Amino acid sequence: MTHTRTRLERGRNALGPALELVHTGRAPTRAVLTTALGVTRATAGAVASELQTLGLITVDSRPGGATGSHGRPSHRLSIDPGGPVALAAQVHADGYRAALVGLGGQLHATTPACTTVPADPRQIIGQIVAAGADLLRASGRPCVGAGLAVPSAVAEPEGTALNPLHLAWRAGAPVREIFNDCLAEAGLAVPGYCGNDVNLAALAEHRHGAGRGAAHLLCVATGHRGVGGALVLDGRLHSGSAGLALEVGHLTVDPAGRPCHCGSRGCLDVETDPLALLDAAGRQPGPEGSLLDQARDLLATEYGSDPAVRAAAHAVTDRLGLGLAGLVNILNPDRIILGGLHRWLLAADPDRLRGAVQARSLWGRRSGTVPVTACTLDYNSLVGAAELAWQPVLDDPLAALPG
Amino acid sequence: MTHTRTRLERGRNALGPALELVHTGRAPTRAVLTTALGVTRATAGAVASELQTLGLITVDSRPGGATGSHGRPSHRLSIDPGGPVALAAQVHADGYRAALVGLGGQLHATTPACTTVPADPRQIIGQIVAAGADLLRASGRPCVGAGLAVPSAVAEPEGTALNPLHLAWRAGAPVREIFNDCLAEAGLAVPGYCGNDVNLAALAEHRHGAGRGAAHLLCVATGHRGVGGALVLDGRLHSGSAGLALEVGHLTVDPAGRPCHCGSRGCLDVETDPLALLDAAGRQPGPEGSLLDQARDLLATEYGSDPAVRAAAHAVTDRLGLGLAGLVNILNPDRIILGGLHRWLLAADPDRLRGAVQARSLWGRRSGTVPVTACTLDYNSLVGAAELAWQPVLDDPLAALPG
DNA sequence: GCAGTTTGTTTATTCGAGACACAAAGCCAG
DNA sequence: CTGGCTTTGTGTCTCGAATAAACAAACTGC
Repeated sequence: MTHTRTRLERGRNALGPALELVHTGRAPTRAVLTTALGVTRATAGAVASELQTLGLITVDSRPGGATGSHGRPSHRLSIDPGGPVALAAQVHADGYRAALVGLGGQLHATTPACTTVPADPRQIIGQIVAAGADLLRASGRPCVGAGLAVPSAVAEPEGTALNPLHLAWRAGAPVREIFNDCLAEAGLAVPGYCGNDVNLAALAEHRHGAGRGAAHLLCVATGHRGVGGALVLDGRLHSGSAGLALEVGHLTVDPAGRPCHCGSRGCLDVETDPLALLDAAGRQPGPEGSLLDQARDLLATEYGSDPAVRAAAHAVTDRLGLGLAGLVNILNPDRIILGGLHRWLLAADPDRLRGAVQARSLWGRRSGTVPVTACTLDYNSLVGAAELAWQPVLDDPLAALPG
Repeated sequence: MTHTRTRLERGRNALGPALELVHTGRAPTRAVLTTALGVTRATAGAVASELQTLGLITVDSRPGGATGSHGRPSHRLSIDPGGPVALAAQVHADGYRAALVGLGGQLHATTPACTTVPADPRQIIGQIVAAGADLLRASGRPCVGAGLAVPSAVAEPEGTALNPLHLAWRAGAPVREIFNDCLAEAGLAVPGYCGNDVNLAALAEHRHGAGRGAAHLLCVATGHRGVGGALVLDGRLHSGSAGLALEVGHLTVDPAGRPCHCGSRGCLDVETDPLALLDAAGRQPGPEGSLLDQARDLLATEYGSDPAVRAAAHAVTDRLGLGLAGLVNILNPDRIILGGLHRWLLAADPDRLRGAVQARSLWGRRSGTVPVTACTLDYNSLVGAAELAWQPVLDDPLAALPG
């Protein structure tokens, strides 16, 4: 009895890492997959064909065209454009949105942004899931799971939203449980995961955006109010022992600053969010648009012309730099990505912000400076929510998919 | 030709994890090794006998005596008391010491503490290594490697000491290179590793002391001056992208506090170290003993009797609590261990410090409090330095040992 | 057209671990 | 003290993921 093994039974253990490489765009061909995985060509070939039969990737049979180098041209590995998707959802202070996200972080379909926000979490999450279920039905694709991004710390392992301040939800709302209930009610038999929006944005940026390749990625962003942080260590979200890490909003950045609800004063939260910029520039928040949009517009239109706006931006930038330097001293990241208002402050005066970070971090001068850049991904929280749903597939494709 | 495999060729991949379990005292018998590794009894047995032939552990042939439970009694796995050792060394502000440390963090021999500190790093490290080589010769044991703990941040991958302030070394001294040179000159053909003393203390406490079982262990300690921090994540030291993480000394804990050399004021460094306590109590540092010893003695003898000392301790304790709360908000550890003066402040008034941490950390009340305890290991930096040397053996015993 | 280079596939082999049967060594009930 | 019951330890067969090595394919450049 000979042991002729079919191709499908080989390379099982390398399947997850291989899919992750394709997913993050680091394995365009079988040849680089071979070196990236550190396996033989035989194994890489088996893995690729297995992923193909699972319907996750495609292999160009046409040779790759002008390779520019010697040797047999390699066939291109791409994400199967007709493959399964993850259902991604996001709630924020003034609206929500659902989308379908394929491997590689590609948005396949999104609902229009909705701007009504019911106060009851079960109601709003039910609406999002219903909208997502419509998208799924319309697409006709299989769904691997669902992820939800919320503007709150999410405690693990309970899956509860601890500070959904701007949603008028009660603190401690069991969002993951609610999300899964709603998925079940909508007839979607897929697991649902929840996470903090900034955490998920950082994860998405690490895999598909400005954070690619960073081993210790720090992400700091404002929403409409307050400041959130996230850390991605070696490709995995670091959210502490209970999901509550990177609560960076209460670092002191101005000892004589505004009082903060935490009991201290001059916290990053109240000194560098959109309201802080408007306030420093002597503007009252208007009724039109979110605070973030108002602050962004102020920077875009009057930073060059109004000295008061310029001075306010500089003051807020300096405080942000001080806060980032404090985080650098504690976390020693190799890259920092900014989102929300902070990315516009960086754009307004990159040298000032980078200089402030470098000057106030202990090893800023001695040991090279940390790159500080803006996030680059549209809908990064949505894409990050999808990453949560994709994660089991990335960890073990055979176990996670029915095939 | 039959394929009868000898025992030694099986269980190779589980060898490292198994040794780590025995090393950290979590695998007293083959039976628990089986469940802890998640392998079959056959594999666990093969692994144990392999570790035995490597000379790392011993297996009691006598049955285990009164087991208290049903079934065949299991044989005891212990660390071979005659096995190899690691050479551990520590330099601090007023002295140095060398020791031999076996698996399990057991000190087999130490040199007496030396209190002369040459200003030249090459000279002092040479003296330590020479002393260690004497210990090794006297013991007649094989040596797996050498580790050195220094009171400075150690930049990776260069292995340079960035702020050896209290040693009068120049900043950026290439300590790992010097250490390895000295090892070679002493005829010790083993690799040398260097690390920050608080980092190494945290590692040792995690594996053999008060940090056992913690998944996210935060360690904060004073030496004679300043404050150091360390984080052990899932059993591995987290020292950031360049070894410079957990530089916690410049968190602001008193906006109106003492000026600090970093340019700010009221930093943890200058507000909670031994000098800060002496100062707050209105005492001048005396000529006898280190600052740490003086501050400790002050607490031990006059905390109960002198209201000024008590008030000073409370003030410093409150600031420490504020600093720890800041770290809790960023790192969300599941345990905090204190060393140096901080452990004596904790001992003086545990409730006050724990209450301060809880009150000022964002999720302190809502999501359970973080346990704050004192370190429990003597010579934890030395033991931690040895852990560095043992690490390759723990990762892959067969590759790291000549056998 | 041929040498050289890189990519992909086929076949046989290696080797770590699991399944299973069995043996050993204790407790306990009668 | 003898025979169940339970748990621990060992030997044998088998499985399966990956490697090695040989071969085939497809391109560049002379």
